[in-house]
Amino acid sequence: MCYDGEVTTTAHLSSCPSGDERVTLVGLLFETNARLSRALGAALEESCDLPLPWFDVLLQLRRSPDGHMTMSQLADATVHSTGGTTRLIDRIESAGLVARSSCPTDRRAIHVVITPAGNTVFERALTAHLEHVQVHVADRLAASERETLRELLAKLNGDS
Amino acid sequence: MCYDGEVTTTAHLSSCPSGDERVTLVGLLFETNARLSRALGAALEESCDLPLPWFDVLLQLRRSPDGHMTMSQLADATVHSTGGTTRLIDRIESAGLVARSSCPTDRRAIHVVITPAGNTVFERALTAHLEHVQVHVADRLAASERETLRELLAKLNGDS
DNA sequence: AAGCAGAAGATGAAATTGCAACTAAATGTG
DNA sequence: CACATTTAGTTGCAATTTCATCTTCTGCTT
Repeated sequence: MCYDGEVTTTAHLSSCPSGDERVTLVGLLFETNARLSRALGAALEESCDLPLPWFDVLLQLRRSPDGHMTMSQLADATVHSTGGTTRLIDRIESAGLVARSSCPTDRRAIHVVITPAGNTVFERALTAHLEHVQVHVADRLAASERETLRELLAKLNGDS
Repeated sequence: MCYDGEVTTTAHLSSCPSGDERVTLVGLLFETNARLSRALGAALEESCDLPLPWFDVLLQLRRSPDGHMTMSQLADATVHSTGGTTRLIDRIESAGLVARSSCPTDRRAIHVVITPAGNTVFERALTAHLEHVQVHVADRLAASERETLRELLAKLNGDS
């Protein structure tokens, strides 16, 4: 087919399954995500000493209208397993940035809330993160492009 | 500001830093990537018993014009640390899908190549992966949308 | 009201990954 | 040519995450 070593150009990729347009798109998405999360994570860690997954948890909680989320909601929102979320919240709680409180209507559930210390850290981190995002994203993509990207990603993200 | 618990609607997010359009875009990218790589990884693992990171390595090697890549090139292409790449290639090599061979022009470098067994596995995996990608990506995004997404991600991915 | 399927969260064990430190080899500089 | 610097790759160690399993609790069904 097109797998032989004697082919030395890259032109064949367009007609070869491994160069399939859809496969390369997925690869590009993965690569872009990996590079961006590395850059933003390292920047946030250096500027605020806050791991990106911690920031993500604080962000989700801040965005929650009630100011609290259950472990399951957090696991879904951050795309972690429930076991992973337990450990992650353990660490953030040990650092004093969030607290677990019992849910009044369901004794199985835990309400995770931000502490005052968590709010302080989050606000500083958000300011820093915004600058990093400006450099790595907004300086590369115009507002209309960002809007388009948002729409496309939202379509990809729809459940089923 | 806008951080008080008494706000119960989500309308304030648009005027609040945590709801900043750029921050939510990055969050959406991370979330989409996480969900997609989970879905595709689980599907590939189930159908071909091949971890997604292994598939990525085989794909990179197959795309390489020379049929081989050094550890460093592989580390960069797959966005892993060099240490992580050493371990990853160790595992794939133990499974017999790739092999290390010495580089004739640089005695420090290692050429990683696909074995015949690796090619067999890769071809089956690629067929399966293509089907999964069709379901999770191509059925959700038209060809022109995929092209747009590709361009936007490429801009985001540019180095600096 | 008794029982049961399913959900919420925690935990033990294992796998993966990154960081820092290290060896070996190539390159550049005096 | 000798020496310093940089690059390629590996390894010890630690941190993070997942999977499977377990306990507790809820809500439904009969």
